[in-house]
Amino acid sequence: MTTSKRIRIQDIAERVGVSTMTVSRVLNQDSKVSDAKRALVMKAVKELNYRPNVAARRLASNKSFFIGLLYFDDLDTSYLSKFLLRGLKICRSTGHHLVVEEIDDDINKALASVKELIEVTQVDGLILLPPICNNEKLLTTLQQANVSFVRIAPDTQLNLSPYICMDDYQASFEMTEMLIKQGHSKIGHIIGNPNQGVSRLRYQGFLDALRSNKINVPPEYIEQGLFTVDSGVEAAKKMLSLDDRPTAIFAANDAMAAGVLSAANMARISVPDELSIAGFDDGHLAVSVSPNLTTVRQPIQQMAELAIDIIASGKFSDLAKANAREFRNVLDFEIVERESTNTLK
Amino acid sequence: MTTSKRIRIQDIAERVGVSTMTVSRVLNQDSKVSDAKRALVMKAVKELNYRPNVAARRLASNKSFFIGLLYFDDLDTSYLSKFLLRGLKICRSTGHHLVVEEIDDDINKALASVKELIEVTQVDGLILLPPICNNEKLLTTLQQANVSFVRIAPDTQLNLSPYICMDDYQASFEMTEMLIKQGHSKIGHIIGNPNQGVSRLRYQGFLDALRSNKINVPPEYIEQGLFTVDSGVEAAKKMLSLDDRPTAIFAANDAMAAGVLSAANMARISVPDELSIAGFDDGHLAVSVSPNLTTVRQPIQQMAELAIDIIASGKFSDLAKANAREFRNVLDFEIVERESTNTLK
DNA sequence: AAACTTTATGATATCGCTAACAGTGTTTGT
DNA sequence: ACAAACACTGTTAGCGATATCATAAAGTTT
Repeated sequence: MTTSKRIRIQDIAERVGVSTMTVSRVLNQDSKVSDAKRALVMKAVKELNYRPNVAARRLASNKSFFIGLLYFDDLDTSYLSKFLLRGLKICRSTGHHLVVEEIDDDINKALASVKELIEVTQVDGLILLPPICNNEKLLTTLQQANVSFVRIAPDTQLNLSPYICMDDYQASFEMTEMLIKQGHSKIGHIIGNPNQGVSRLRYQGFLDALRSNKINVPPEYIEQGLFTVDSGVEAAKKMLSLDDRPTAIFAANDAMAAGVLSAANMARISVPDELSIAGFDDGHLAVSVSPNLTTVRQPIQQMAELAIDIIASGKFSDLAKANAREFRNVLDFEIVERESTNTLK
Repeated sequence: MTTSKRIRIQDIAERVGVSTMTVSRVLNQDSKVSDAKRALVMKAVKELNYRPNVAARRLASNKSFFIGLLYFDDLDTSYLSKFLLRGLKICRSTGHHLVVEEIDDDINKALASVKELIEVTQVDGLILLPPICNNEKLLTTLQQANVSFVRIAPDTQLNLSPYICMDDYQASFEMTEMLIKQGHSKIGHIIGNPNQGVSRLRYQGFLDALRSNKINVPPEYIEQGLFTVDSGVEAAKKMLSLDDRPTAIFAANDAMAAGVLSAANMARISVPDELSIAGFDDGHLAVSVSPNLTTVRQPIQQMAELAIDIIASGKFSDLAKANAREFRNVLDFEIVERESTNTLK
C-alpha cells in the first residue's frame, strides 16, 4: 500500500510560505485574506489534493459536524432511503456526518431520545422529515434547546424554521388537468391521511382543477384514505362498485394507487383501458406494480441536498435569519406519465 | 439550554484519583489495570454519564472510526435501507461512522472511487453488499490495499474474508416443502438473476425439496427471471398459459413474485384461491401488494449488526485470523406466511 | 501630522484523547 | 540472593486543526 502521508494544513502552509492560520482562513471562507495569498493557497490545496482532517477540525472548532436526521417509522422506506443516500453523499463532501434517529410513537419517549441525541452528539443541526416536522411538542423542545433545524414538507408554523417543500397543490392540480386533457371527466380522488397536511393540499388541487374546467364531482367519487395500500384497496372497491363508476382515479400517493390497481384487478377492470390510475410520490412502488404508475415525482434528492447545505453552511444561526425568504424553498416537481393512465376511448 | 459541560476523561480521572491514562485504559479494554481501579473508574463513568469525544479519540489514535459500505445500484432499496438504518444505529453506539458509497457499473470507475474512498477516509474496514461482494477485481484491489472487509451473502471465494449470510438453499427447501404440505404438487419456480449465486442456491433448494418428496417437475414449470418485476410478469405469463398450469409459483424474490401476482391478475386468476404465490426477501414490497406475499425473511438487520461489530471490534486484523471459523456466519431465516399462499382445495 | 481604525497576517495555546516511554513495586528463575 | 520478567501506573508529547490575541501595515479622521 502506498502509505502516502496525509497532507496537512501545515504542508500547504510551508509550500506556500504562509502560516497555518492563513491556510485555515482560506479553507473556512474567512474573508480576511488577500486575494493573492488566497489564490496561492487554493492552488496548493488542489495540487496536493488536500483533505481536511475532520477529527482535528471538530476537536479544535468545537463544532460537531454532525447533522441529525429525524424520521418517523410511518415514512415510506423508499422516500427515506432516497433522502438518506443522497444526504450521506452530500455530507461526505462537506465533512459532516448524518446521525439518523427514528422517532418513537410515544411523544415523550421521542422527546427524551431527541434530547439525548442533542446532548450526546452535539449536532450542528437537525433535519425533520414529514410528518414529525409538524409535531408541536417536538418543535417547541428544539427551540428551547436552541438547536437549528430544517423541516421537509411541513404544513404548520411555516415561519418557525427554514423549510423545503414542493408545491403539492400545484402538482395535484396539474395531474388532474392531465387526466382531464386525456378526456376523463369522471375522476375519483382518494384523500391521504388527514393528519398530514399534504393530503389537504393535494385534495384541494384536485378540486380546483375540476372546478376550473367546470367539471362536477359527485361526493361518491371522493374517498378518505390513509396513505396505505389497504386503504387504497378499500376506497377503490367502493368507487368501482358504483353504477356510474369513474374512468380515472387519482390517489394522493403511490401506495393507495397501488391499492386501486389491486382492487381493479380483483374486479376484473382493466388498467388503463377501462380505468386510469394516477399516484403521487414516484417511489420504488410506482415501478414495481404493473402497469407502472403515472405519478408525481417529488424532488427528494434535491431536498436532501438543500437541507444539508443549509445546515452545513451554517448559513443560519440565529432565528431572525432563519425566517429570511431564502430559507423558504419550494422546489419543482415533475409529472411522470407511465402506463397506468391513458386517453379515454 | 442546560449547558452542562461535557464530561472529559480528565474529570473522571480527578474524581477517582488516577491518571487520565488509567481511565483511557479502562475505556479501551486494555487489560493492564487492577480490578479495584477498573471498578472505580467504571463506576465514575456511569455516574457522570461519560461519553468519549470521538473526534479526540480519532485524532489521537490515528484510527478513522469509519466503516465503508459499498453497494451496487441494482440492489433492492428496501434491502439497502434496512441494512443502512440498522447499521447507522449500531455505529452510533460504537462511535463509528458509515461512509456509504454506490459502486459504478463500470468496474474501472468503481475501483478508482473505492481507492479514493480508502485513501481519503482511511476506513477501518469495508462492508460489501451483494452482488459486488463477488467481484473479483474489487476483491483483489482490496486485498492489495490491505483493507479489512466483510462480505454479505457472497457466493465465491468464501475463505477470502469474513462473511455473513443466510442459508438460502435451506430456506428455499423449506418454503417449497411448505407449499407441498399445503397440498401443492404442481409448483413452478422462477429462477433469479443468473449472475447472483443465490439464484442457484434457491433453485437447488426448490428442486431438492421436490425430489425428496418424489414430485416431478416438468421443464415448463421452470422459468429464468432477473429479479425484476417485469421478468416475473413475463415468466408467469408463460407458466400460467400452459394447459396444465401450476397451482403454486415460488419466485426467487419478492419483486418477481409481485410480477407473478400482476400476471395472475391480468389473466383473471385469483390469488391465492387458484394460485399460490411465494416470494423471497420480505422487503417492503411484500406487504405493498395485495394479497400480501408469503415470503422468506432475510435477517438483514442482524447481518448489519454483525458486520459492523466485526469491523468495529477490530477482531480481525490479519488475514490469517480472518479465515477463522468465527468469521463464517450463517444466520437464521424465517418463513413468513401471509395471504398469497393457501391450502390447495 | 497625530491619533485612531481597519485589514491582513502570524504566534501560541488549546481541544480531548492515546502512544510511547518511564518508572514503580512484585513476582519469578536459577 | 540477584537479575530478569512482569504487572500496574504515571509523565510527556503529540495528533491536525482553530480561537484568541498580538502585531504590522495601510487607510481615515480631525
